Amino acid sequence: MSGLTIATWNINSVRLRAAQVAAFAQEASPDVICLQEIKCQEDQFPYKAFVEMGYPHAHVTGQKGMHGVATVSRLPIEPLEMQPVCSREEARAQRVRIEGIEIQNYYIPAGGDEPDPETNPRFAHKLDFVERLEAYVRERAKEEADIVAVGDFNIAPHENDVWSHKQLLSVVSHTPVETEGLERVRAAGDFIDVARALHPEEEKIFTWWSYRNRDWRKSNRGRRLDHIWVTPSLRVPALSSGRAAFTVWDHTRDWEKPSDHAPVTLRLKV
Amino acid sequence: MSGLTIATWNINSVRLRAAQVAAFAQEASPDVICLQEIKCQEDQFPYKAFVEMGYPHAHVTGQKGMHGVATVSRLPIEPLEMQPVCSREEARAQRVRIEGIEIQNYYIPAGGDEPDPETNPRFAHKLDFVERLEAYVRERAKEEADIVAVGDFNIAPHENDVWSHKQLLSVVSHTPVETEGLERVRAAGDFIDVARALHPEEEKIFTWWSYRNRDWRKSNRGRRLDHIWVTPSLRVPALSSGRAAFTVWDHTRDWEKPSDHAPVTLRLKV
DNA sequence: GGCATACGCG
DNA sequence: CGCGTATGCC
Repeated sequence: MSGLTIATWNINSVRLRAAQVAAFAQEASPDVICLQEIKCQEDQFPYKAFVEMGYPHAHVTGQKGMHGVATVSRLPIEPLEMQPVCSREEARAQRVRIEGIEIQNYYIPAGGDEPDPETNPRFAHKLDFVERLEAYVRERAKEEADIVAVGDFNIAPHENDVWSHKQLLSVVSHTPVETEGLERVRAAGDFIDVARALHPEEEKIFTWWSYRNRDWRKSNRGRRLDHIWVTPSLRVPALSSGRAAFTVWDHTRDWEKPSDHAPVTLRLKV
Repeated sequence: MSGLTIATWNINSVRLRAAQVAAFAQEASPDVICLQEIKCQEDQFPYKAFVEMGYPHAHVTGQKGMHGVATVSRLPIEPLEMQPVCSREEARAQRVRIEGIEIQNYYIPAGGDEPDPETNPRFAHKLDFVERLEAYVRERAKEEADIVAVGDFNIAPHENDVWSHKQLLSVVSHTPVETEGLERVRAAGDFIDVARALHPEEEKIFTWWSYRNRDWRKSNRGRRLDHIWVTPSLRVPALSSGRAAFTVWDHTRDWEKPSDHAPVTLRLKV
């Protein structure tokens, strides 16, 4: 086969937006879709809708009402055990193997409002999650597996991953303690941040725009919270076809009742 | 002019269904629409939508979240004082004058589950409302005004106003204490029940179907809860054109996210 | 701003 | 079943 396209999308309720996933799948034609914030239990997942749109294989890690991740695929999925990266019992991480490639799907905690782990337990939880993830990634790096790690990381690591670096330095998602923590995770696995490997640091790239900005495109106060990382072993398949390999499908943000996140895709040449 | 068409519709949230009212108005072309269960305060009423669909005149009696009645009109409205028919401070009744005809718009309490005023305060409130309405109607009858009284009365008075007379005799909306009370109201004003003046007692007529029956038309477990009454002075304008004067627009129940009530119209020849 | 939850009500 | 209400979370 000529390629494998992997999408990641924080869908903010998969039951409400299965039809939007179908519309996106129709145009982007991903082989694998990693979803975050499915906001349902396994038995509430709209499997039928995914079968109908061409994704008969699914691995769903859900819980009641909040969080939840799922990976759906055209090709058979081998579900893999996930280490307890999350200290709370929350459905935030899963991994599968498809066509010999390991795909890790993460929904890192948002972290609440105040960027102070002493006063804000959610921020403490976020930092803890990132630290555990670093340890996990470091341990796994010994295997030298082909890994694509994707998801809503809820951290915008670089200056041009937010609409205003200065104004967001003390805003959760872009504080130094978060961006440095995420960089340690990346370095622990020697991961390539595909978006930044293909686009210069000076170029603004966003994948999320708050619901609270009513003209999201005009004000463009976005952040790059959704990421696709690959292990060095996948450098050539991921990067050799150039910028066309990586796409943020931001027009979905104009749809009726959209998710606040846009889907992101990587075309792997394999 | 050749006629005045008056509609009544329990809309079950006017903010959610302003577009459905527009679609109904387009086909039924009523001059006046009396709404019940608007479920909003006056300042939340979608006046603009009604102006755009040709009803620039409105009299809104609302409250937060529940109940609420409104009358909208193509022709100028003269709001009239409403006596305190409701012992609680609930937005359940209003009256207006349009083209010299008084229009009374009622939302009689539903009455809860148990048809026992001793144990169920909502049923007691319903009976109290009906009793007060009887007194009001009797008092007003002396004036011999031209009155059209409409609304969701939450009572199905006759055997063929419910899908099963026997099975509903002890179900709130069709118990003898309710149907007899409503009959006393009607008699107090010498009102003509237009639906039954035009259709024989043997014919089933329904205006409401529970949301809980998923195939409402097939099971057809309806009730006639919505009524149009006229004073004897309006007998000829109301009845002389025959059955075409009165319509239950039950196809609205097939629309997406419908109200559980269908709109009902009376064409007055004036 | 929008999506879950649970509740009261019809 | 499907409206409102409220609260939590992102």
